[in-house]
Amino acid sequence: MIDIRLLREDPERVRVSQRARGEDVGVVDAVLDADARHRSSLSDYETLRAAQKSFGKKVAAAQGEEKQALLAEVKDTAARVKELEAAKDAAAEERESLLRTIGNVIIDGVPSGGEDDFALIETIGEPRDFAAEGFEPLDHLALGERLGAIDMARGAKVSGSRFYYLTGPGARLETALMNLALDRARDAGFVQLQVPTLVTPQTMAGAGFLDAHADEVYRLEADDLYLTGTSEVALAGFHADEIIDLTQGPRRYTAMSTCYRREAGSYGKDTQGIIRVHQFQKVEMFIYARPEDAEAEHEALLKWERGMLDDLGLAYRVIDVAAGDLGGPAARKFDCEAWVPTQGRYRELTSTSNCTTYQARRLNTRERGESGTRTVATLNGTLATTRFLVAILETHQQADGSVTVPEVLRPYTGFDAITPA
RNA sequence: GGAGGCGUCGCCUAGUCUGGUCUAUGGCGCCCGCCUGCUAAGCGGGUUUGGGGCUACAACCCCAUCGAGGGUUCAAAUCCCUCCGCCUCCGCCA
Repeated sequence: MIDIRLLREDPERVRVSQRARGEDVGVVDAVLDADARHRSSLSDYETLRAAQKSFGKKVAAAQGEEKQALLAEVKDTAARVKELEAAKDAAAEERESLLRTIGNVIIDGVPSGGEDDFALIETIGEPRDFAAEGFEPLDHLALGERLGAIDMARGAKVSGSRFYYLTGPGARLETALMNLALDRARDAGFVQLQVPTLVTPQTMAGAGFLDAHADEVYRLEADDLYLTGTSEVALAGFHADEIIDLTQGPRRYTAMSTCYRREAGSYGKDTQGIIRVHQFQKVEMFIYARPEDAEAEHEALLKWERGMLDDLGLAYRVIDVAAGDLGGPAARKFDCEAWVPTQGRYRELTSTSNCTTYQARRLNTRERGESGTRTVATLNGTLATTRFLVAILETHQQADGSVTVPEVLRPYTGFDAITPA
């Protein structure tokens, strides 16, 4: 949720942001209008309520006949107060629901437009030239099956489409990747958490996953809980309704969790292999920072993500995601997309978002400053996910059908290469 | 699953039975000041959070806030209902 004060003081900035996102601009004036009505009704209510309260003291002090007279006099104020309160609450609710539809105000420099309007920041590494090496690369699924690393058929048997087993070296490789990521996060000062992956509707909504992503989410009807699609949800909820101390610097947390996504509306897309699946593992970084430090922290998150991709020997590019593709909470988002040889294109492996104060405002996470409290900024980023295996397997495959394990992973896998069984 | 107990402004705590100067008590901690060669002790003051008014974003005034939400009442921390959380015991299952 954006700050109503920003909207009052500088509505044009919000309009510019809405326009860049391709969202409704008129809602800005609708909020301003609702806000004015809310404040007016609030004032009416408070005035009468104050009168009622002071009258109540007179009643308390009075006795006998005098008391009865006073009671008769205020009889109807109670009803009137209730009416004004209801009107005030209705106005507040209208203002809130309108305000909630507004996405975070984008940061200067974020490109306008939709999915294809991203700005390319940098391309790193050269896609491997298999033609020059004289062999046709196999896709990650073919490789995975030949190497006894991925078993889609049994995944489908047990759980349906878009489920899979990682087997033997495949499972080992994923664990190695996660452990590498967790070690790096620790070295960078992140505190590791093991987090709930089932959360309440309040937490889910607070983190911003019940708006645009609502049908992407698994819901457990019987318990009114949601399965999280990322540990970002639990990490964002960790300090909900708290006032935290950021005077010693940002708070950095990391968590590995299983992530669940319905992938509704993606029929026919990426049906092969483990690119797009209902369940996967992810190591996520999450930062609580002072608003003025947020952009620097965002750069740092991107740097850590790039460090992983660099050391895994992947060719990738970094993009500045366009406004219309940010989702509600993010004010800016950088994606790292790795080259997938058999697809001949870059696919998203990591994503880091600067949510400024948008997410924290909903979750009510504040810090104590010199003049009272204020909402903190939150940021998140991917350090590793199961999808990395796609790029790793394809990029590091050899003519003989084996896959060379990147050096940084070897201490974790315990083997240097995966060879056909 | 069953029975019971508890939730008060950082922490502890009074108040709840018997609704009304509760404008929520006291202690600890913390902050400011006095005193002091320095520290401690002592003394005085301050110390929930959110919102609104007025404004210099001060001071001040007002509203809400006693786990959350409803209700009763002229009036609710206090009475009633629902929900949430924690604790104890019993049962069941790891």
